[in-house]
Amino acid sequence: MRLKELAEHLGLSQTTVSRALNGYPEVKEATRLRVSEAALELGYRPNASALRLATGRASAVGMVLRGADELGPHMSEFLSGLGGRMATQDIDIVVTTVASQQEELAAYRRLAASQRVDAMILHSPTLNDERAELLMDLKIPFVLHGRTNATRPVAWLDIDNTGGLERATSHLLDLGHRRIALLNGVKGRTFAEHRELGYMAALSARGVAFDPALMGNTAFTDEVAFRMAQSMLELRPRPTAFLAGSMMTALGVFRAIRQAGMTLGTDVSMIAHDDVFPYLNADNMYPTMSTTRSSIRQAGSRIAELLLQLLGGKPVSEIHELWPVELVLRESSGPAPLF
Amino acid sequence: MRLKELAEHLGLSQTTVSRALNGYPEVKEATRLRVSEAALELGYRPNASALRLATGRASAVGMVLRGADELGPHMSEFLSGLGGRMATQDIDIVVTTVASQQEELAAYRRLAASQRVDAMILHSPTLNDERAELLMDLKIPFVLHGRTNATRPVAWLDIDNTGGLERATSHLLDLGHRRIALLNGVKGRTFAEHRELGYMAALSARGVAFDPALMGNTAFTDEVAFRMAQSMLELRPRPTAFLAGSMMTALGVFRAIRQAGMTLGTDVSMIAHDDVFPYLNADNMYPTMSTTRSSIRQAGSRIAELLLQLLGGKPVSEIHELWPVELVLRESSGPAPLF
DNA sequence: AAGTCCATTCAAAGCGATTTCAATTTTGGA
DNA sequence: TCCAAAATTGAAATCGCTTTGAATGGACTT
Repeated sequence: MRLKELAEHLGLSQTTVSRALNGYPEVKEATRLRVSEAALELGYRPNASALRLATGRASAVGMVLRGADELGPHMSEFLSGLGGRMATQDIDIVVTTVASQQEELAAYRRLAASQRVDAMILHSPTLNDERAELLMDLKIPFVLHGRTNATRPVAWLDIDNTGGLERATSHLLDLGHRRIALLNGVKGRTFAEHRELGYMAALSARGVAFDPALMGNTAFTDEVAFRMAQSMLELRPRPTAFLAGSMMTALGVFRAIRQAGMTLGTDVSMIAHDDVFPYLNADNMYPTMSTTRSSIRQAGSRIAELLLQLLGGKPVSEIHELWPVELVLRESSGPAPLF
Repeated sequence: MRLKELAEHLGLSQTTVSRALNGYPEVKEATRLRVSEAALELGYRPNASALRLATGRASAVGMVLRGADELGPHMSEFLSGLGGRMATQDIDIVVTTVASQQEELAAYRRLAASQRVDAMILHSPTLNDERAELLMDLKIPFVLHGRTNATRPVAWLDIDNTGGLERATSHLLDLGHRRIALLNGVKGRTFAEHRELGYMAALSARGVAFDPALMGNTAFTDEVAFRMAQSMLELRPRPTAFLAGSMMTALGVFRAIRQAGMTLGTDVSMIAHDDVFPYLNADNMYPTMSTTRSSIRQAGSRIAELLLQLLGGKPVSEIHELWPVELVLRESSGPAPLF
């Protein structure tokens, strides 16, 4: 069903039908009613490509996902938050997957040059993110999930990683822990650097020396976390607490602790960062897991909102949101062992 | 940079430039070279909307993701497999997220009516999938990840869930287990029904009676798996082995076993289905996990291929692939306890 | 009854590509 | 050297929508 056919069917011009459907004021109410009823009945919907060409808007936002290991389970959570909001505006989400950094930059150029999307979402930035600079050069609007030190203003939403880790670390220090291991994300990523800052700040506030052997920078998989925790537990004196960068990491650490014959929550403590996955609940772990918590799905949903504001003309410099990180104490974090 | 500008810049007509770039044979080789060099240099790429309107192809495939719990971590794996292949053909992946079944059907209608995508990917089908029927009614091509009993032929790729579970169950029976619990997916989903078939077949082949108390049909989250396994372990006689529907499920069962003071691999055995997540490795669990294994990422990649074939005109009735499921034995499955 | 104003409606011009059909230039053979 | 055929290029139509600018018709004023 084309606009033309619908117009003919109604004995009206395409102009009037188009206006009626798009809510223009200069169309008689009776006509509008007649038109929208016919459209509904005949199942008419404007052809997306034609509409996009005519309006110059792509009605789509893009997201580039990097190779699997980076992708992880976070993305589907984020996506479902994002998608819910976008759907209401009939805006598509176009996802592109790439294997390398090289490919990723090329993907942005491609998307920009072909005007396939109106805006993009950038995630997992580094401190000086090349992709952000590129997008600014290409003049394609974007919202950053995270933060970066850019030369120009950037729209972003981030969680307070520094604050979260400072509180978590301080809490462990309060419990008497002095050797606290940090299983952090890959070096260079802003969130990892921010977490490190919070960790360091808490340590130095109590005058506890930083031991580089207690810090790891790896991807958030259970496997590498397992190995890293295992080797850290062989240190003497061994760490009495772990700060795990993600729930996957926490699972790995958990296994290492158990394999070492120790008990989580008494022999060793752990606080993990929880992005809130519906299928992996800190409250239902055994023992229940203390976490620094922030819903990545909510972030997705909110970023959709910010994106719409950005497209609506709100200045980039006014789009900044820093979300607090909750510290939720459960059974996995307890007092440091006495000896 | 528009085609028009590029043409003017070159002193050629749009026609010739378009042809040169699209590899038509009737353009002089020297001209083609000149054109493609200029295009590269000036960074010209056809406007996606215009191209789509002109060709009538959307150059996009759609995927509808249902609310979070169904979504899970599987999707990002699948997507990255899919995306890798699609990118090479400059085909976009448009993802839509919906909260309910109702919304989902509406989403398909919307996508179809607005001709936003050339084809769709359908996943997690039920035995008689309403969505598949709808897509056929709408005459929009699709590849099904899984199987369904449709009235008309459907293009699909599925794994041999029945065979996989039959082998896993038989193996546990060989080890002397007689009370084998099955933590299966939601009732009605084809894969869950197929797994049940395999389980039943193996039991009845050995003359072992089926006990409905040992079967659960739930979503694959660690939480519900934990609860279910916990209550099953309170039965007398208790199950001596578990078949877990996913790695998330396995984690929950694992916790329940440990909480009950038992040891996995000796007191209780488990074989889990592994969709192969890079961040959750059966080989690195402790004890290592026996699995029925099939890479969901590879499935995504292959489905992209099938989709391209479908769009290329290959008949639906020739697009069927049933992948075998590997049984990988590790430490979590051992002989049944003697008493 | 004539002239103004609104309220409606419509014809036609884009949007930026592809593609049909026609025009022009080359090439090759007589 | 000339002409038909082949090779190459171009003008214009088309895809399905939005939007500008013009046209129509009735209500209202005077």
